[in-house]
Amino acid sequence: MRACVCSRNLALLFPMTISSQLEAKLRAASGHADARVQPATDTRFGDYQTNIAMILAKQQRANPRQLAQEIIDKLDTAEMCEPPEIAGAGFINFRLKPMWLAERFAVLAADEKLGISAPVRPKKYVIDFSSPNVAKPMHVGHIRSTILGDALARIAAFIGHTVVRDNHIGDWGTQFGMLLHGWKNELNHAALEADPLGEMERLYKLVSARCKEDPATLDAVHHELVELQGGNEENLVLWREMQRLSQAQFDVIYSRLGISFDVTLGESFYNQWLWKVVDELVARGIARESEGALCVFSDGSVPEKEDPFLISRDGQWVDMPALVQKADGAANYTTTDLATLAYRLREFAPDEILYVTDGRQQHHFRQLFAIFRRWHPEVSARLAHVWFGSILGDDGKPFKTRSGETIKLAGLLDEAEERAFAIVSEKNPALPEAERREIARVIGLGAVKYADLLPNRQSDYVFSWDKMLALQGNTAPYLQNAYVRIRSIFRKAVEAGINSQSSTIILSEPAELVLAKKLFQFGEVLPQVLDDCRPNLLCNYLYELASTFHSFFEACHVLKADEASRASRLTLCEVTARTLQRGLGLLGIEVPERM
RNA sequence: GCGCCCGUAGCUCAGCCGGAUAGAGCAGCGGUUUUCUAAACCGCCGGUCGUGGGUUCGAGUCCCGCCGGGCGCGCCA
Repeated sequence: MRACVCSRNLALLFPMTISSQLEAKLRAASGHADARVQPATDTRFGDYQTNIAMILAKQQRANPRQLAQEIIDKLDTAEMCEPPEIAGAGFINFRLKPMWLAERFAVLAADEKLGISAPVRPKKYVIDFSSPNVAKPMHVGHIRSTILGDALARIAAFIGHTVVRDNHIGDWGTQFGMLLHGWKNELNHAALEADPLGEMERLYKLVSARCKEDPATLDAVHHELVELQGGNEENLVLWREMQRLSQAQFDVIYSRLGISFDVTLGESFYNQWLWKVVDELVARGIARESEGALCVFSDGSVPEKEDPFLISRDGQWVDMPALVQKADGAANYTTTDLATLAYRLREFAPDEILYVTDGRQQHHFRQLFAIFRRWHPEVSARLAHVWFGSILGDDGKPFKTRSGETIKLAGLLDEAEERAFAIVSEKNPALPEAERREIARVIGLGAVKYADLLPNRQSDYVFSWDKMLALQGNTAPYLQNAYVRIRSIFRKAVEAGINSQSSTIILSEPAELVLAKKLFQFGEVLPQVLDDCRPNLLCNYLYELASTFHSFFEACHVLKADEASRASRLTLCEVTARTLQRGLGLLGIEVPERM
């Protein structure tokens, strides 16, 4: 506990990342509030750079290099940097002093948060992610929302925000007419026992196909739905059974993925407020009748091009309303989402709500947010649709099995572990099978998650087993291996009776210096990841860190170095291991001790 | 038709408030191990950033046109 207090005190003395320290000094010297310092694009230029002189020069119509010189003259960076240099059109380059870095590294090493200082104003986030549907197996379509949402939740919490993880289950809707009809007439009890979601999916497909050719089935299906919505006890019992069975299967998957939720509520939970939402929207003139339905139309408050309630047809802007009540009197998902939004604001009072869903729902969320702003103009919470692209097969089309079926998540995870097991067994056949299984689990799941988080989330990406499990390149196993190599050093150190780490850090070798600098950047990257909801930035950082470590590992032998150097390098290794473990942990990825 | 997204090396992709000689992995070629896990490291090869204009001291990035692809567009969620 004493160490903890100590690190807090040190953190108070040195509360900021290197870039923000430089920014503070630059603000003082330039008088410019948004002075930004970035890691150098090329290490030949130095460690950090700023283009503030060029920005100011443009505003003031001044000579940028001259302005840069004036800023440098006022800069007080002698303690941390070599004298700053002006380069190119007016860049100011900073090169950190190794001695200063070495002293400061002790602070980083003592910091449990690895350089992350608490936010000035902690926020409360509600993150809506995963959202599977009752009676349908989770498939690849759920993977990005689940993994991305989980990573964002972990990152926000680590930075020091409060997070509510909210799983909005699809448990209500027209599909239950089909499911009830199928359950009552076609249920295979043995199959249900063996694979509940598989059997329910079979029923759904069977009835769905039959509906298309048989009007009598369609009528029967509709009747079941009306009965359910009207509170028919038999249908409600069956519906609850479907929920129960589905949730049990979801829980298996979430447990495997190491993902938990604070709130799991179905769409049906919000049914109690739907009428109220519709009434209020009508009473306030936000929604009105059109073609038998209740709709929200444009209020003309934004330019036509940006208006989510308008669409251009043949050069004319025409209405593109959002329905909040269908002509048959039923509410739809916009209504449910509005009720859900209101509930979350009442219940959690968040500063931000993030909806992690695929990009095809962009228009829906633009309408949803616009309606909500009109309905509750007093609410200031930020609403964000964190959308993502599709997973494609190697043919460039949506990822499916060869026969055109959607790929189920459970099977996908099985295959990841199997493939990883084959590789582990080949590389390390001497390990006991149980340990190889456990390593394969960590590597296989890590590979799937990492492959999903690595691309820019808005890009579609091509799913490839070979790429994600590859042992070289920007993959989870590559990062895990860097961690494993460090653990191996420490095992060997213990065997040799060496346990001395040191707070006196020596950065004399280039590889030591580069590694230390990279470790300082963790605290700079993480806030940016959350601001833009882009975990791929963290992936890239961790890849660079692992790569930097591997180079260090080749260049600087740890255990054979002299005592002072060895102690220093052990500390570098320890902080690297902790940063890799923490960074991967924030992505929901575990690390093995050996592999 | 309109809107959103995309087009960067042979392949898969980074590059997001414009900034220095456009980066990485894979593939290909050549090296490194009696020493901490070679699942590693080091080096080489490889790009008119779809295309034509414009703005700017400076454009892969911003604006406009065109070509090509994906997705969406009133009672599914």
